[in-house]
Amino acid sequence: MPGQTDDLAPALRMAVMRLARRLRLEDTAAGATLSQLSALAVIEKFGPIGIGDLAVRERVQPPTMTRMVTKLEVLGLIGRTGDPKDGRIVRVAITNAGGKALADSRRRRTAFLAANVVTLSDSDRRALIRALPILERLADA
Amino acid sequence: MPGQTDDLAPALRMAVMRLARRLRLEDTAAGATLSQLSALAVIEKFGPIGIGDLAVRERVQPPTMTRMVTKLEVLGLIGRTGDPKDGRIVRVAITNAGGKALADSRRRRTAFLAANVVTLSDSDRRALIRALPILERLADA
DNA sequence: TGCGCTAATTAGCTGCGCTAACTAGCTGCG
DNA sequence: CGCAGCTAGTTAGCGCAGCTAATTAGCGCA
Repeated sequence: MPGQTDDLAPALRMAVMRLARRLRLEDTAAGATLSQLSALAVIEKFGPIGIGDLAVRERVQPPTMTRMVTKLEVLGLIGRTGDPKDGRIVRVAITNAGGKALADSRRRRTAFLAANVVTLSDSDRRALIRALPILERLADA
Repeated sequence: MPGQTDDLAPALRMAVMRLARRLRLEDTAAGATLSQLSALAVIEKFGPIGIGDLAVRERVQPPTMTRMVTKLEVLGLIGRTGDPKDGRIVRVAITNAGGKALADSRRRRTAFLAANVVTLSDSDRRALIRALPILERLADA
């Protein structure tokens, strides 16, 4: 069916945008926003990391990441440390409070999706599991 | 595999957020933004429609929609008309220029996704086609 | 008539993208 | 050695898109 395939890209775009917006709405209650927590997750995963590298991983420009990092630091979720070898580099690392906040928020923010995911049929769930890595690949393309 | 299922919600959330951000980036070049064009698409589909209904369909608060509509009107993509029966209601309808802009932008903005979609295997594409209505259902849940 | 409801708007806040321009620090070459 | 040029991060300032609270305009009914 060429029609379905041709329509896939625009339909996928619409669906993803709408779902992302919906997920954003379900956020409120956390002390940090989704974008901040997304960055925090990267910081947790990739240890002490420079602002530039972090910006690349989050596909964001450096000034945007500087601002996010500043907010996360004010919230006490991360710490800034200088690089002993290269004074230009600022490395950020997650704090204990940050790890806790991340775990909490993951649980909380996943609730909406999870609540709806459980209502799906096994077949639907399998379809999502199958599609997930493809979505990730598209996001990284 | 309970593990996969348990991880589905958070993983899906991350993937959708990242892909949405990516799509937003691919937008620049249009005269209107993705959100505006999303609203424009709804206006095209549901004919003359009130601001409130439009806001509900786009899952946005009325003031947000008022602002978007104002921008779309300034761009000449839609027209505001009053309801002859009820003076409170403002109906918006797409203009010829709006339809053209929508078609153009659909083509253009779909290009990024399409370019990557064509690199997928048939199997992957089928998986996305299968997952699409599920994503839409989750977005509307 | 006037009260209450509804639709839309205005005003003002926040978050998060961006670019341009600047500072600080490194590096390498003449 | 010393300066030129590059790199990392930040600052400044813009726009879009969410939101809530409060206001304006119009409807409808007792």
